[in-house]
Amino acid sequence: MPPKTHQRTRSDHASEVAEDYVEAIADAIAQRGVCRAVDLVSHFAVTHATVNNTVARLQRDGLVTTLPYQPIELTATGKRLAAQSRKRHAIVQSFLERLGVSAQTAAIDSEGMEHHVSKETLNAMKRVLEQGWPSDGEST
Amino acid sequence: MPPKTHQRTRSDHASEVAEDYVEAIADAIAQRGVCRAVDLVSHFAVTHATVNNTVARLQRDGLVTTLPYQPIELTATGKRLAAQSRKRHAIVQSFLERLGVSAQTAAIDSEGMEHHVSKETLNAMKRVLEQGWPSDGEST
DNA sequence: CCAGAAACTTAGCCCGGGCTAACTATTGGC
DNA sequence: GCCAATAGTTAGCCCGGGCTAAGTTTCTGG
Ligand SMILES: [Mn+2]
Ligand SMILES: [Mn+2]
Ligand SMILES: [Mn+2]
Ligand SMILES: [Mn+2]
Repeated sequence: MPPKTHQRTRSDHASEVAEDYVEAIADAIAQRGVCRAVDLVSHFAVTHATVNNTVARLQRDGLVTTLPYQPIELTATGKRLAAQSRKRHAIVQSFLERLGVSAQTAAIDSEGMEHHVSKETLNAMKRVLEQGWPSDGEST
Repeated sequence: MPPKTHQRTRSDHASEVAEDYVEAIADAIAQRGVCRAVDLVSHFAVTHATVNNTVARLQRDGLVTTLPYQPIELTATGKRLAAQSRKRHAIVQSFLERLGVSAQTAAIDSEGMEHHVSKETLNAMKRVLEQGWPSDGEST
């Protein structure tokens, strides 16, 4: 029972940074029209050098395109991943708020949790948001 | 709003392996009386070399004690962390099941999610397990 | 009792994702 | 139009957490 479990967690982590980056890049483009490295530096609270390395990996993996001193753009694949990640993130975050957790905490916790939420769990959360809590003997 | 958020996720990850290891070590001791490296190898689906490295880090950090070819033992600190981690894990896993997620999926997803669940969120989950869903009345 | 199996160790490698420091390019305010 | 501030790049470092391969120790059952 345990082995597969931990393998899944490790593989979730392998795609985590990519998911958060494309999401942030898409948001920056939506809000400011363009995404510059400096936007990611402040969003993730890492250094310029780190952003550079990471963006290079994303480019290697076909998620973004960028040229020296130019804004960062998303490939079609990158856009798809961004849209998907944003949706999942929003559901997890809203779900936590629905649970009664403060918006602040929901924002923080969902940032990590989102990457470990399977389709099945995501659907369960979506169901709650759309149809309320699972029936479980109401009272009061 | 974003910066702190991602810093928290990164710090969660920094303690994740330690938490999972002490939990697994405590379980092995509870079940087999003793924890050998080979137990961790199969539990985490990693190689013996990896377990060795990791256990050395845990020892460096004061969570376990071990001598060559001897079983792995938990320090007082390690035992405390194990107990705490096991409790948190159980709550997250049970919560997912309560949500209607299959036991299989709950086991997998909770393994990653647990490390990102704050006190506040954990309390919200515990409340559901003990007192049912937040009253929100409306439905159907 | 002892040989082979199982468990463990060690060395050396890899990649991701952080960092600092030093440099270069772009840009915009004067 | 220039120059300082801002943005971006590059080199070189670190650690965590994986791996393989090769050797060593311990245990066990025949
Ligand atoms: Mn996200
Ligand atoms: Mn995230
Ligand atoms: Mn875990
Ligand atoms: Mn995680």
